[in-house]
Amino acid sequence: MLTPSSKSALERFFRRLALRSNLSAQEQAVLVELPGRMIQTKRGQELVIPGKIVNHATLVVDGVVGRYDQMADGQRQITALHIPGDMADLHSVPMPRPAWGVEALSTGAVLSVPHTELRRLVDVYPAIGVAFWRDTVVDASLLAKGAANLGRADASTRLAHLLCEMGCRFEAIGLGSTSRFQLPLTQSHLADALGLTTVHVNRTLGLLKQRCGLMFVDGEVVIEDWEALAAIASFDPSYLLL
Amino acid sequence: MLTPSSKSALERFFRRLALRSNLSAQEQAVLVELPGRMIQTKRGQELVIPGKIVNHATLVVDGVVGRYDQMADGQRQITALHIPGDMADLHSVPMPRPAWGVEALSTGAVLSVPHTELRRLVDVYPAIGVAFWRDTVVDASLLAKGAANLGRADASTRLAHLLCEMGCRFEAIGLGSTSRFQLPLTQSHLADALGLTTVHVNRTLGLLKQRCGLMFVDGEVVIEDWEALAAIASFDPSYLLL
DNA sequence: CGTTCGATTGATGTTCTTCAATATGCGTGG
DNA sequence: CCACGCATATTGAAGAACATCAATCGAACG
Repeated sequence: MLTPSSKSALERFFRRLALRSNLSAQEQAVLVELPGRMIQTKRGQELVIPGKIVNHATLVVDGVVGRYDQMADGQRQITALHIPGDMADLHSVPMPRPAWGVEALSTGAVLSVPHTELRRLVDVYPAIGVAFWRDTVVDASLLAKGAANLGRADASTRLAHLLCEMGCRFEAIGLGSTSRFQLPLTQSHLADALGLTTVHVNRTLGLLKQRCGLMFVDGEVVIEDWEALAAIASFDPSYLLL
Repeated sequence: MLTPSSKSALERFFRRLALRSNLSAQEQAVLVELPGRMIQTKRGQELVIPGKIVNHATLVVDGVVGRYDQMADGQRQITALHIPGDMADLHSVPMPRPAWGVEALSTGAVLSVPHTELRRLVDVYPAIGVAFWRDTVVDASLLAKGAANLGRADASTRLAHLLCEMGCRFEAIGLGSTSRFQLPLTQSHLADALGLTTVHVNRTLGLLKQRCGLMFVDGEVVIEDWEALAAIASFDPSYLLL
């Protein structure tokens, strides 16, 4: 696969911000001209170590990136999944010592953007600062919905909800559709995102395959009966704040 | 109980922001002079309805306030607990239609601060904008930790962790200590925060009472053996970003 | 004095975990 | 080219943590 240029990656980031914030042509221009270092990723590659100060933010260019929290016994909980155009840890701009980690969950690429440059933009263009803040709020909305599902939904609801969410997010950025998209995760990743074991994820996938024609093969998701999946998930997309 | 003045409530909010952001005397002055409407709360009182546009933010003055997500079947998951000095939904300033709700979990008071005033401060004082953003990042860090516990920790770990967290937060704002503080929640609230049933919360409280001399009576928490509690919780306060 | 809210306890059920084994594809080195 | 290790997926059986259902009890309150 051809690696997208740094600029086209930043254009995707801009389009994500523009989904919820009005930014001027000038602001667009400075955003897409941000400098950054392109990094090819492999599955399992650590991008941010929990508790370590970072001086750059991680823009997903290609593939899927996860934010995770690590328990004392080594178990992981993936708290956020990031797809192309997402800045996985914009949080680190105002708070450079995150308690969580960031890891590549598939092969792909990320653009490492220096905090100094991002802070400069925030200083010069207040609207960009508000757009970044707003992006953090959207992230919090997704975190809260994920927490609610972890606390109160059973395995098939949780899995169905995650698939509905990812479908909507991929469609929103123009990659695939709600019922067909690339999600290069292993069942073990799904387990870590859903607070389940891989065994149970495997069985729950089988269940959803029966109930709504779900196929999850080689990182491609195809959903034959999206309505049925959304019903199982009780999916209401308003929390995506689109 | 005497209701604190609007100004002393805003001073507590300022001190919270000042824990993580450097703000000038000028910025402090305009923050504590924010206008707002003081509201006495009763347990169960709705402050923000999910999905409804709001034009004010909710500063906790006294008592405990919860952010929650409601499932299709009516079950609730409390995603955040807010104590005096917390702005429960600063998020609504850049995103005025939250997907979540806000509810008073005890008698107390909140100050309702108009978005227009908060936005004006953000426009005029960029450092205040960054401080608000940073506050949202801290909120996201707590959300992520909560999600990780919901996904990967058992009942006693989750309950112990919540108590450790609240103790640290109360101590940080000068209300009580880590091992003794007022937490006027019912066991049913704890259940909604921990993703458990009230029955199981009750039994888990009994367990922690045995194992670390925990007392939770009439909304007062007393912990005899804090080290033991923290050990059960695998508590590491770094995610509080203090 | 009845009602409501909250706490508590017991008995039973179920979802999910744990442990274990096997299958399959893929890259890599011999 | 084949052998081997490694990652991923799959399936079965047994066990544990938590939910559900149901009942009681005390305190606060109108």
